[in-house]
Amino acid sequence: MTLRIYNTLTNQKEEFIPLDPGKVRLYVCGPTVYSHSHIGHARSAVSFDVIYRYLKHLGYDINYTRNYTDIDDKIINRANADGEDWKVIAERYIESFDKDMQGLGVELPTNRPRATESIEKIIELIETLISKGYAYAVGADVFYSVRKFEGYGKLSGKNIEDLESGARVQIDERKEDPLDFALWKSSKDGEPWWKSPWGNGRPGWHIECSAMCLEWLGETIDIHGGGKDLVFPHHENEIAQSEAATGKPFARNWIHNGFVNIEKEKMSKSLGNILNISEALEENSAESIRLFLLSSQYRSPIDYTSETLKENEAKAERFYRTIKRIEEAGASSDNFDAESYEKKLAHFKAAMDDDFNTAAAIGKVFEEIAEANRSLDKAAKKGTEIPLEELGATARLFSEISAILGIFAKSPAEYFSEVKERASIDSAEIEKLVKARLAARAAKDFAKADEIRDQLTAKNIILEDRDGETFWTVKQ
RNA sequence: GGCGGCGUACCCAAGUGGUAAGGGAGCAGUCUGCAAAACUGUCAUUCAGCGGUUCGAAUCCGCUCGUCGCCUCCA
Repeated sequence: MTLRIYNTLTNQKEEFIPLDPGKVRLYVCGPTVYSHSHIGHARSAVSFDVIYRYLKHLGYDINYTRNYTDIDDKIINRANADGEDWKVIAERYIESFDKDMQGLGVELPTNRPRATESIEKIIELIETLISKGYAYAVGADVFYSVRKFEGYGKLSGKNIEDLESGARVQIDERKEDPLDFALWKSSKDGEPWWKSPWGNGRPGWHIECSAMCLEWLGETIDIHGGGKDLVFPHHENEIAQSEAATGKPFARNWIHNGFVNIEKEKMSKSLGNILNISEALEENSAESIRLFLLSSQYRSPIDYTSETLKENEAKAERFYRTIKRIEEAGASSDNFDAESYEKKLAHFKAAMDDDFNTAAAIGKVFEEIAEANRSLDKAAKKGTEIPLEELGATARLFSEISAILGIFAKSPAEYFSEVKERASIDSAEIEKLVKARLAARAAKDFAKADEIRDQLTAKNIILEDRDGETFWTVKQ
């Protein structure tokens, strides 16, 4: 089995071969920290989190670097609007992002550099570009000369003439060509600045990623990723900057994740439908959000609706119910049939090897769920022995998969108690009613028992009687 | 205007040349005091439409229709 990845650079799936055998250098564009992160950031983060985890599972020694862009026009605008220091803004939203990531169960990347920590590298890079003739200074501003770079457009499939004619950019008189973009911006009064050979200023939007890649991962990296919208111009410009400076290929594979729509509409400020991660986490479990994000292939657009999230909560519940059953039957991942486990794992990996097809991989999980329930039903019905080692293989498989997908990692008890917490249920009160109903049932007073159940149903509580006990949970 | 993606059942969604995974919803059954859960059966002779290539196509090619994105800040 070999891993195949869809490469935006070639528009096809390719066998993944890292530059150095056994080692992977992965860079993903992180957030510009000027506001709270939204569900779109969550998709990017979760997609690459799974890619990172899966590459680790495959045994790669992986360096995953994800930056924070903590200096940018948007941050400055926000600071001006709110009358706060730009550093305070950046710091606040870095913290906010980190908290969101923790809430979503996203693992920490190997490195999390900040743009402002790489100013020296940025300046050095710009100097190289100027000396090689790819950039020019106009006063204290420096621009990149797009036409000098031969491969410009190779990532986004655009050609310079089309861009020129369709250009909606306002003409900046200082540019030699309208397509040229800023590497270094001179600072106006009250704006943050760093000393540079061209005067006081700050880096342009694209240069910081080129610099941080170079600084943390080297001249050529294996995978560069980000949201689809970054293909042009951000990543196109990164290629132009990096390859012009080093003369070497910048990234061998480009991975871009698709967008998240909200109720069939694009998230945008004008529509006012931006859904922050923290809001999504208030309404849904992290489990169902991750499951939702991973239930489609990472490149397809997905639609966030309350209904879809509910469906995914139901999926998660089905998973935990089954795991609970498996555990209660006495099976465990410590005692498993190795051959069966390998076979099951191979099915899962075949899906993941095909461009991280988490949707298909999750499909495999639910096939296993049905299989496990079937065998438990069968044993119960016929009074035959429970196939503990076979179920152990399933349990083992699930624990391996949860380490990769970052879902299904809780104990069933934890999961169900979180469901109750989120629904703000007074467990003590429910328990009391459940006990009263059990007593009524024992006394064969079914009218009373049903009356209590109706009461509980009104509170959104579902009861399941088995073996003289009653399991209860909240209706999703 | 230029470039690119997508269109699979009631909904979500895999499948990119060998005869339609999975989940949810619905309906019927088994189980149950009744339920719930679980299981079983049912649920696309067909993959937007029309042509073409092929022994064979949801998968490849062409056209049409629909839809979305990028070209400007954006995950």
